[in-house]
Amino acid sequence: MRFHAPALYYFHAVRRTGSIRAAARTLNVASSAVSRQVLKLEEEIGAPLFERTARGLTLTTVGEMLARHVMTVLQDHDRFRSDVQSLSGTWRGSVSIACIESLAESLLPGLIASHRGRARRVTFTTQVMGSADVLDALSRGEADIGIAMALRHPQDLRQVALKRFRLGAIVAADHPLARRRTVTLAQCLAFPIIHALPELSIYHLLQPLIAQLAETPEPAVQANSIDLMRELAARGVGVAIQTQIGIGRLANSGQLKFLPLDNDGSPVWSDLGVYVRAERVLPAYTESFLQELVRELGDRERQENADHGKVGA
Amino acid sequence: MRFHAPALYYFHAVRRTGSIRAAARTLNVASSAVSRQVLKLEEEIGAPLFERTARGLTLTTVGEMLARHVMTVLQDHDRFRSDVQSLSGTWRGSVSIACIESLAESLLPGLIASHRGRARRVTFTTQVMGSADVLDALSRGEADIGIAMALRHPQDLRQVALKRFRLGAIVAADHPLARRRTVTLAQCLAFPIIHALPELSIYHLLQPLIAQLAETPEPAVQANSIDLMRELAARGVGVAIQTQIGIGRLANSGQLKFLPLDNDGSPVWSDLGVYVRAERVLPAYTESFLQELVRELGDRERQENADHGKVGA
DNA sequence: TATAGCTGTTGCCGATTCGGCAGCAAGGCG
DNA sequence: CGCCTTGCTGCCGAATCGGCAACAGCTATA
Repeated sequence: MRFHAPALYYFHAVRRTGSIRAAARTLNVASSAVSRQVLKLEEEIGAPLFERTARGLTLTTVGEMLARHVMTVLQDHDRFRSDVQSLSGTWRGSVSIACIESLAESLLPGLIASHRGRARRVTFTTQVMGSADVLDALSRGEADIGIAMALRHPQDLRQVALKRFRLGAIVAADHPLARRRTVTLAQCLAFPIIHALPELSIYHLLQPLIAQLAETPEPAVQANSIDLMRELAARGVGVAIQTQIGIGRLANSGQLKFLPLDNDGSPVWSDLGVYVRAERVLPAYTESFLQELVRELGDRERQENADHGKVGA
Repeated sequence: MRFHAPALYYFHAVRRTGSIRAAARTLNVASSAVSRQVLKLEEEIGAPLFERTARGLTLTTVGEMLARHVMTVLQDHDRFRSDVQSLSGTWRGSVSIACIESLAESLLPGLIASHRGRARRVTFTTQVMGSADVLDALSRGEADIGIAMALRHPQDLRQVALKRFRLGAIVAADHPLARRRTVTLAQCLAFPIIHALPELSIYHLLQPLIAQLAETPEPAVQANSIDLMRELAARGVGVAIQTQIGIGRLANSGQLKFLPLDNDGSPVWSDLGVYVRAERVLPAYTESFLQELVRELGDRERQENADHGKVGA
């Protein structure tokens, strides 16, 4: 089923691994074979594809163009293969997801489990990383579906969906703030704050708001893990600020309380985007999961905003 | 620069020509080589790609899937090649256009001439055909840009632009109707009518309107050529109904007059769509021409509608 | 500074593949 | 029936691919 020129697969592997010998290892061929195919490609195209350093190989401008082409070819090849297989009734393939931490705890596990219940032959790979890395992973073809904060919008990606969730304070059930229905940022700052490090997108959403306040108090804890921040809040260390979708089970168990943030009467939104590489048609099984993901995200958005509506009224 | 597997090019040629021997002739190789590559592809995929008849080969369902994949690969390969060449400053390539007859006389010649004045290395291929054939040619990958009546909207095509032009009566300058500023369909039918055959999209736009009228008079001439209909009108044979954009130079020379159609006080629109194959990124030179085309069409649309506005007021 | 380890590249050679030639059987057409 | 076309298949030379081993260049570490 791999009817494309070997040079394509070899080039692709070299680009991913950054080294000819490493690529040869993953391909189970001799490094000389890989070297020769790359050289032949460069001769055919008439320009060097890599810059050779002692450490390995880096793409040139032409190399990046070829990488984009090869990615298009191989991804569409996967789609073709899945189309052929769906003719015989069997879905088989793998979906690779890159997402930010907020979704890894509550939303994705349920979705994947329910999907695998119906399509047993589809395997999943999920990687948690920062928003910027999610978009990079998609561009490099290392993931099929990406979920990230919608801050910037890279040109080579297609935004499949955009959902807004309210930011809010997360406190332990016995915290003084827990009786309130909404909180302002100033009210939160009266207590110890569990602050996100700049690696997390929430930092960039909150920073401008904090900068507007008169005083900028020292945060009690700074962390780069949503998980850790949530657990700290549950143990009464302080107030963490997150989106409700990132809380998950602990919120339902009653240990935690989510209080929508109210900034001078207006909510603070965090935009969550679902991305796919543009110039690509997804395989049927990937498209199917993607639509479930978008629908589920939309349900959560509606549900949470309805909750807050009730609370605010 | 052709670094893809030979089997892809061979399969593509077989699909286009419908025969292995014909494909071999266009490829300048032995027919046995082509036959073997096709057989190898079928073995690799595990399903027949063609149905063998005594007349030649026809695609199976799997074959059509592979054809789509190969088309994506080869078209993106062209784009890659043009991207690399644009690095060294030279634009070289060919743009293939499929359009309906209305545009072949007035709009396209000027556009192509002015574009070639700036980019001498870009060659053009234009084919005139019916609206349905335009869309088919795009789907089959036989054209890069298609211009057709926007009647239906096929799924594998992307509508780049949609412009509306008024239908109107075309009469000789000394025709009794020529003094009017607008005409109704009933007024036209008082004179001999030069009617379009069903092969032309105008037929399908006019037929429902004519059916509403009390009497359906016998047309004086029926034709499937915009050109012929226009020349007949210029010679005073009767009234032809077309879009103004299809008239071209003869209108400016004063021999012909265009009278916007007025159907019970409302204009009759004809929607002109510009199409490209979806799941495709165009080469830079194609994209450049496409944008000029869309801009020019927009200019015409604005200009003509402004004219009619003045006339109608 | 010397050594060990890594990098990509290059002869050499066997295995594989590709492609051309000629001939085969099968089906349409006059 | 003959004639034409179609796709397919042995046969064989040419081209390509890939593995082994050795080489030169660079980096990090002792």
